[in-house]
Amino acid sequence: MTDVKSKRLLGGPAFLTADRLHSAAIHLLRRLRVRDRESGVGPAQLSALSVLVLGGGPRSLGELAEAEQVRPPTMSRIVAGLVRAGLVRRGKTEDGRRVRLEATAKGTKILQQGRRRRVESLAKAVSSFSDKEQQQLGELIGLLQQVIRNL
Amino acid sequence: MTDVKSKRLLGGPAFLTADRLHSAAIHLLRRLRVRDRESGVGPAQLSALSVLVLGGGPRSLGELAEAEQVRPPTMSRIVAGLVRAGLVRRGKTEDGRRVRLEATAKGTKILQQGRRRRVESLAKAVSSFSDKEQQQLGELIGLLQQVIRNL
DNA sequence: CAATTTAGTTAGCTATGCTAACGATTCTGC
DNA sequence: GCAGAATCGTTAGCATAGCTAACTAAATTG
Repeated sequence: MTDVKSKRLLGGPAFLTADRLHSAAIHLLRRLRVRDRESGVGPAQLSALSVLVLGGGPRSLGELAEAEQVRPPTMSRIVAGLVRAGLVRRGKTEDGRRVRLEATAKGTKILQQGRRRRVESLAKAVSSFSDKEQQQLGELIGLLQQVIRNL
Repeated sequence: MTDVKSKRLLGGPAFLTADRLHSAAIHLLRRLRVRDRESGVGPAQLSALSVLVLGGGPRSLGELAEAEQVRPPTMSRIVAGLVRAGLVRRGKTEDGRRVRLEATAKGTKILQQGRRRRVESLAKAVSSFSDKEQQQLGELIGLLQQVIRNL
């Protein structure tokens, strides 16, 4: 029943839209990535830190690994780097196996500065749009977020 | 400490829009990235290969490095991996310093398969939308492409 | 209380980013 | 035409970031 539909996906409008979206996302981030180097913190560390700072409080290592779609050993090393740099603090939990990871004041500051730098370039590009276009863009980002939830 | 007046960008609507967009792009690609592992080719190699296959023909190493926003030594090694895997061929040019990099038939095939896999997941998510929403999404991508050109 | 399950770490491999330093080739000034 | 400068790419060496396999420590279960 869905055979026809799934075959038609390949060259159909949804596929073309997806391809354009995919390409746009790649090019967008490739441009912004450059500004991250100014922070002196690697991309994976910065991304993990952002979960701790913006994602609503402390997490365990496993939760962090899942949020970042990375295996536990990888996250273990990323966190080790963050702790060494004084950006994250380890704490104990009731469950002796788990660790409680929390951003330090320094970590929070560094992340927000980096995030500001990144988004600044993008905001400049966006602010050259008319108010109407900006509003439209805002509404359509909601749509994008919906797409992502469906992934 | 902060002169808010000089840059109204900071807390303004354009900044918030940019932040949401930034976040959405990150999450979108993080999900799609998973499917790239099936190709057995690393992300940087895959991305460089895509320039050769989709970007309109052969390039020099320096051009490829610039397209990928990477330093020449990095691209040199990425290309070495692609050549070793039989996905890219080196050729000579009139200028004896430059190399001519071209995707092989195998490289073209692998890239297109990978791209299809990537975009397929996204297309499925998109195709669950109504026609109207899909049209809106198309408009968003147009705006997005404009933003990227302004970066 | 022994066996299993779960959380995190360690070890070791590959890939990807950088800078510095080096050849090889081409271009330039005289 | 040839010496010096500029350009292109590579090599070497370092750090980060991804993986699997194998390990330790703690909690849960039977």
